[in-house]
Amino acid sequence: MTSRKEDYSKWYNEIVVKADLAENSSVRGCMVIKPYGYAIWEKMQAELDRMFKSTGHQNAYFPLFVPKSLFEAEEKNAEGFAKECAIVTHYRLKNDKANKGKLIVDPEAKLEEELIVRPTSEAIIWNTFKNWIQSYRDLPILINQWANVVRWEMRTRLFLRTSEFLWQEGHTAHSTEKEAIFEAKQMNDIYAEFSEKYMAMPVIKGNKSESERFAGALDTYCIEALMQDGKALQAGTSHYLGQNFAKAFNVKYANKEGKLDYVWATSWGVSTRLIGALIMTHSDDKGLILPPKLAPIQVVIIPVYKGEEEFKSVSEVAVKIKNEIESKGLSVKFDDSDNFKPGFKFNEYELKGVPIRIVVGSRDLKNNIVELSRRDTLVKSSIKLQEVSKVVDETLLDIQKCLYDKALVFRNKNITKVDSFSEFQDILDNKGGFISAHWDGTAQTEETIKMKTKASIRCIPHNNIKENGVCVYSGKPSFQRVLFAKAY
RNA sequence: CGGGGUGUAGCGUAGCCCGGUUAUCGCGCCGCGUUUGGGACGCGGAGGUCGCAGGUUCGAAUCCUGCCACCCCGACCA
Repeated sequence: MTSRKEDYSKWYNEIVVKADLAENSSVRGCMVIKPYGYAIWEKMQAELDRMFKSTGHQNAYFPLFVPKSLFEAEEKNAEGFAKECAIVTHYRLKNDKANKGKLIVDPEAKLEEELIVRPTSEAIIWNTFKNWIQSYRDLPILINQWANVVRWEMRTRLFLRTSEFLWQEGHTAHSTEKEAIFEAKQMNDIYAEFSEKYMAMPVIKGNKSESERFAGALDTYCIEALMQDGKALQAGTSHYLGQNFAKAFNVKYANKEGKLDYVWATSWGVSTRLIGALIMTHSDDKGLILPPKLAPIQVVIIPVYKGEEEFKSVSEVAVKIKNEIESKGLSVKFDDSDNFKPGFKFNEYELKGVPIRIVVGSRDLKNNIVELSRRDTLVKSSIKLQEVSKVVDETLLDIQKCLYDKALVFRNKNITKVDSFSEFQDILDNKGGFISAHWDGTAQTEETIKMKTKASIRCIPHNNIKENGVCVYSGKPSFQRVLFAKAY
């Protein structure tokens, strides 16, 4: 992967396009997620949804439009998103008399109150929660919604930063502070587990610094991943919102003693950005590499034959293998299309990141074997027919593990401890990755470092060792290291 | 919004500086045939408001003016 390091942006786009995942839409900064890309998202959704439900959450759906008055209720939240909102001001068009065949906005149809297209749903949801909560018996409320949101970013990029994106957002209400903090941490842990177990992407769990915190939150937990070019990517966040939204929307509950108190809140989300993370964590110059647990096609079978006769006998075996593997719950594609030669298909499925390819050919069938090759290492091996199913199982498990291990080694190699600012700049320019350094805890130092180096504090890791030191920039005392990096 | 770049067939492009037959080539697409163990080949065919609007000219993809879109780099961000 080092070969494309300088060219990472192009490399990324090339893979997205060639692997047929997504394309730019005609709407500014939005993307069309193509079927293969969406299939990956569906796999992610299925696993996340299962994890949410197993921790007691339920799915629901709230409106796309947020009346401006609701949106501005929580001041910090509103301020944080104000600069990137799409706003609906009218509800009707009419014919343009001066320009036949064209339409103009009907000035008569101006909305009394503007509607904000949700950049996030805290406001509209808390306005609804207000009506759902009276007593401690109504709590906790544990809601998740799968939705689209719009953030009018200046610069966009497929999957990583599109004007509109798909995500899930969890919103919960609790009767105690302790319970809310537990929930926020729990969900961050679930994101970490999902990243590592399913995406085979190691992440660092931590807290955001105050200035990187979600607008309106008291604390933001996050998972940070490292991409192959040495830049960090925030893969998911979970926020402890305290009573901020409850106060803004006047959501009170009666406790056992009959006393009224504001409820405690969390919100948490991951988005289609995870697809971008998946691409940038594992792919190589031949294309996508998908972890078996998220691959829409886990095994592809490609026939090799000469003439009708051979095609028949080869197909028969291929279908048998397909049925056998499929019966174990794996997704298998037998590509018997005759418009491409095998070589083309090999490249096609490598590009798409299919973990295992099985070649069923007349030559090998004489010896009762097939060729199995794995996408991650590109290693081919001959497998006896009766062992195919077993080997596929083992190989898929091994690929999942190898991908994680490889990414973990890379990630760990790219966390550098640094104790002086010149070293800080040197590592950033020449090595990249995470920099573990002491910081005096002030927003001012954080800001200055960001301005001088473009590196921001990615997180204050949860598993931090407490150690005394001095801030890498200001020289003031510090009791722990934090992680800096250039980020997407 | 600042700085740079690009718009020619579904995709990628040549031509533009120095205006002049029917706008180049590759991929893809359609038809027929031969092929099939790492991106097949032959023959035939279809496909174009040269980003848009003006202007200069006998004549504009080419020169001039304005506009629009997209990409890259900054400020913003999951």
